[in-house]
Amino acid sequence: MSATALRSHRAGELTRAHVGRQVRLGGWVHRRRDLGGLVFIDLRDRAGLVQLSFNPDWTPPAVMARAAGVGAETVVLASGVVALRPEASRDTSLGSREVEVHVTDLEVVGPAQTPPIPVARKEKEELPAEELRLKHRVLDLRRPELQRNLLLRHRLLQRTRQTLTDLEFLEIETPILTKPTPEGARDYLVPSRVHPGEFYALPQSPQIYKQLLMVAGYDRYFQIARCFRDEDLRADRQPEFTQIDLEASFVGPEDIQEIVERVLVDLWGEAGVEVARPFPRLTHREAMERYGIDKPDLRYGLEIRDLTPLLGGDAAPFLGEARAAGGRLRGIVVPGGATLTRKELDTLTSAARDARAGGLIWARRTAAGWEGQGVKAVGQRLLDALAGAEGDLLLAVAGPDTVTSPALHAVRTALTRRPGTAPATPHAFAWIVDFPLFEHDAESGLHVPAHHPFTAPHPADRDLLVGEPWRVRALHYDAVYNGNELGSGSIRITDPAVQHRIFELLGIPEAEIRRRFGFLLDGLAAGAPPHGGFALGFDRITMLLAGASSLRDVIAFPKTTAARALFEGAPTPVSADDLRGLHLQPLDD
RNA sequence: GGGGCUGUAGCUCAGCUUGGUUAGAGUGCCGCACUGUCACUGCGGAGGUCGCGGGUUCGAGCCCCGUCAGCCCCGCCA
Repeated sequence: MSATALRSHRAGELTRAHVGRQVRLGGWVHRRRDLGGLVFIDLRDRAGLVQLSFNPDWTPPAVMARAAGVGAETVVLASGVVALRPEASRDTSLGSREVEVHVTDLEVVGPAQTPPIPVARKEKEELPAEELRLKHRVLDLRRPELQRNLLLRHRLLQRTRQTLTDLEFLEIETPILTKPTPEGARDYLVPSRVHPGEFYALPQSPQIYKQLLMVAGYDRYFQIARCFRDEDLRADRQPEFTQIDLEASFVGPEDIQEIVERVLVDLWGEAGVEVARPFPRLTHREAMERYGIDKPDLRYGLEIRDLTPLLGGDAAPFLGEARAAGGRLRGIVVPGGATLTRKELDTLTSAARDARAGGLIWARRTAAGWEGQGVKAVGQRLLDALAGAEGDLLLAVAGPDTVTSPALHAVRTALTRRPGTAPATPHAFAWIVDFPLFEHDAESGLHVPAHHPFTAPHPADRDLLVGEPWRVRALHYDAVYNGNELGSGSIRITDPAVQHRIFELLGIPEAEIRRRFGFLLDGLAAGAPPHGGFALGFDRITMLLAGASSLRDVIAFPKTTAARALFEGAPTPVSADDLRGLHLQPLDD
């Protein structure tokens, strides 16, 4: 398959089986070693490296001279015979392979300037600054590590298509030029030339389109969808990103969860990791209670306990006050944690403080009993009531759940990151279900949708919608892996009246409901099947499976944290003429 | 919008704490030598607006202010 008009094989695919064969290779000069009378070149292509051997015994003088002159990253065509390496230099510990090519002809077809950043790195040589890697992206993309990542990405894409196709999903494309329908994040806007003053928006997700495809009767849809959000970036957030987007009709939450599990199991399988189905399920309330976060890392135990019922009269007064104000005392018992040093405890304390806790209470159980600053704080009675063993460490935080949950999650995370802490299992998937439908927005005092406004309320809670909307659970579910949110989904509202009611609850005026969501409401009124779906963050999944620490390492041409493209140089100013053509004019500052 | 870290040779870094002669190392690059290397080796050489602007000082890579860029985090991201 790799044979073309210009080459017979890829460099990296030659093995012992090719010995004696006449081959023609095309590739990049990875490294050159010139011994005077002999020259060796490591030739690199997508498949890997092979050594080209130039020796007067088989290489004409003119070719010898040419080989001695080629610089790094030059593209050459080399002809010769595959040979076993001399016994002494075969298969050394440095990973040299068994075969090399005895070159009889060498042609430079792509001369290269000396690369500003190295492609071939020495062992343990630091990577160039990320700014330079992004600026000289073609060179960086030549690195075997990035080639591996993008190869894996390709395989994951194909596997996704295969799995969903096998499950009778149809791949249907939705528009990139869409209608601005704010879903929370800021839209990228595209001015219309033919309609002065009007704009398209790039999709934050194909959400409404895929719902309309269900109304249109396509039953099962998926798309590897490019999405756009004009928000500030992080290591795991890019302004344009890819999600595996799917939707199905006549389904309940379990149907979608089973489908998504199949996709995830296959993707992890593609990366060589076996995963068991079904994934454990945890309600949102349980997750918050036991782990303090809605995306718990279940590779570790260290669950949070409510210590409030154990509090005795000998506890410090501030705990009574916290309790009177509606707060609780919650904590984690760390088996064997009594050996933590004072410095480590300080680190945990600052983790809790950074999460806005007043402090961290701690006590360790030694042969002599409990000791530490926490003894006085929580009181001897609580410690007696706490079923503990020698070597235990108690870490606790007091206050309202909005303080103790994030603080204890931070403490738990810090505990798991200590060197030498082994996870109970390397791959922990889970479903978090029964999310609340609304979230309280502290700033406005209003209720805002916890996810998006198309999520169906839990049938059992429907009566609460009018009086106590904040108590309503949603048919919403998240897929979580090792403390990472892989994606989320829900059963959607299909009754246009209910959907309308939700918009009203969110305080959207009638005229705006019509203007922004009229096409959705009309669609639902055309006869909507019950439906629901899911979206998986594909870049993040690839990053996790590639073992990369940044999304930028699994995207061919990523943006910087300031949303710039350093390689091609975007965004860029445009001429006044171009702006006029789009009926735009710059503001004078 | 806010906070932190970084910016010195093509690349990776040292020098900054305590301002003072000509800013160093490794690697890459150039030249010479070298017939089994694989991070080839040996010898020689070139290579610097210390991110940019301003200030303090007799004197600034080093101190101060501002600014730009990259990265990390908070806000934000249904």
